[in-house]
Amino acid sequence: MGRSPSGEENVGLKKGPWTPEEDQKLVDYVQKHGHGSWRALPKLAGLNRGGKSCRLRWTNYLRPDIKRGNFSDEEEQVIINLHAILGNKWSAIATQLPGRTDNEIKNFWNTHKRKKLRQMGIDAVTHRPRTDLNLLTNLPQLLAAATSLSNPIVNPWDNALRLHTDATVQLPKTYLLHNILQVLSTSGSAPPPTTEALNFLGSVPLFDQHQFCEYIPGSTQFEDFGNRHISLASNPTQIPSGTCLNMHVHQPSCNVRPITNSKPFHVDNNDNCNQFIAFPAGNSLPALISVSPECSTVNQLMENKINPTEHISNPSSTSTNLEAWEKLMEDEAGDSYWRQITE
DNA sequence: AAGTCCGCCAACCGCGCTCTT
DNA sequence: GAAGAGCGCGGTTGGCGGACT
Repeated sequence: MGRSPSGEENVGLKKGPWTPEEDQKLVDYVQKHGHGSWRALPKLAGLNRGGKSCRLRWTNYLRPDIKRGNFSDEEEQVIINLHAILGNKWSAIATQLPGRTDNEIKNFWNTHKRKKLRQMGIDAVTHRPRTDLNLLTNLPQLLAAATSLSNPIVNPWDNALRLHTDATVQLPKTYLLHNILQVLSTSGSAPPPTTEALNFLGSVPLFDQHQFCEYIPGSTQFEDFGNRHISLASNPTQIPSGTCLNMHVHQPSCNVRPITNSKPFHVDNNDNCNQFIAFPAGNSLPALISVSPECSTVNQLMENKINPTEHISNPSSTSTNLEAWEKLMEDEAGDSYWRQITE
């Protein structure tokens, strides 16, 4: 039954950094024969290493198509956007960055981007705003960071991904503003936010990273920014446009898979509760609806029935809201604007 | 100059899924 | 269908080098 056990074969194998000689042996062998079975490779290639170690060395370092050096701004932006959508799915992210490995991206994220987002007051894990008062001590840096992240994207892959990208690029700024104002409004020592600031806050939707969807009024579907239709399990009899819905979303299997062919979206009522907002279709800006944990109409409606393979139906309609938001943000992108908002 | 701290990154580890028998 | 090997993935570790004291 099964394959032969291999327990003691790992005894005495070398670990740690690879020597140039070992690298050469591995490269020579793979180029000649292909890697075949990684488990059998070390012996055949004359290496005193485990197959796992060989595979890692090859895929992360020796592969000829590996791109080395610093990440470009475009790559950085892609990582940020994809991480907002996919979470810590490093291998999935890596498939969109030719020449980059999951390990490299993971390291990059854990060092550079996590720190940067934290400085902006965004939790790097959840992409949600942090709410601690320490944020206010670094307001100038926060503003600078938020402005720098709102730079236009240079190289969008396609329209569907562009839409995602647009949305996620605006997230830090929106979160930052929310965050600042939330902290201001709940802090006894800080002055209350201005009417203008609160008005602006009221016009900003509470995005969440995995649920960029637009409710199609009168239908049983949501449409995500990749123009994929997401069907509800049963008929949502009355979900008014602009309603903020709370759904329980099982994060590891993301619904929006424009990039990789992975598992379908999975809604899990026992998992974390994520915010969700349904925009009114059309050109008007959505109003902010307060988010409450009790608002869970859709919890009962959605039960693992979302279809990830739906097609694009009307590309222009979904972009409308985003474009409106984009314009709003662009119009207000100057430093003076941010200063005014936070003063 | 020496010691300490900290960030970076290659490599390892453990888990879970897939495949084979 | 069950058992176990193979493999891939994500989290973590540890060594190295530069910055700081």
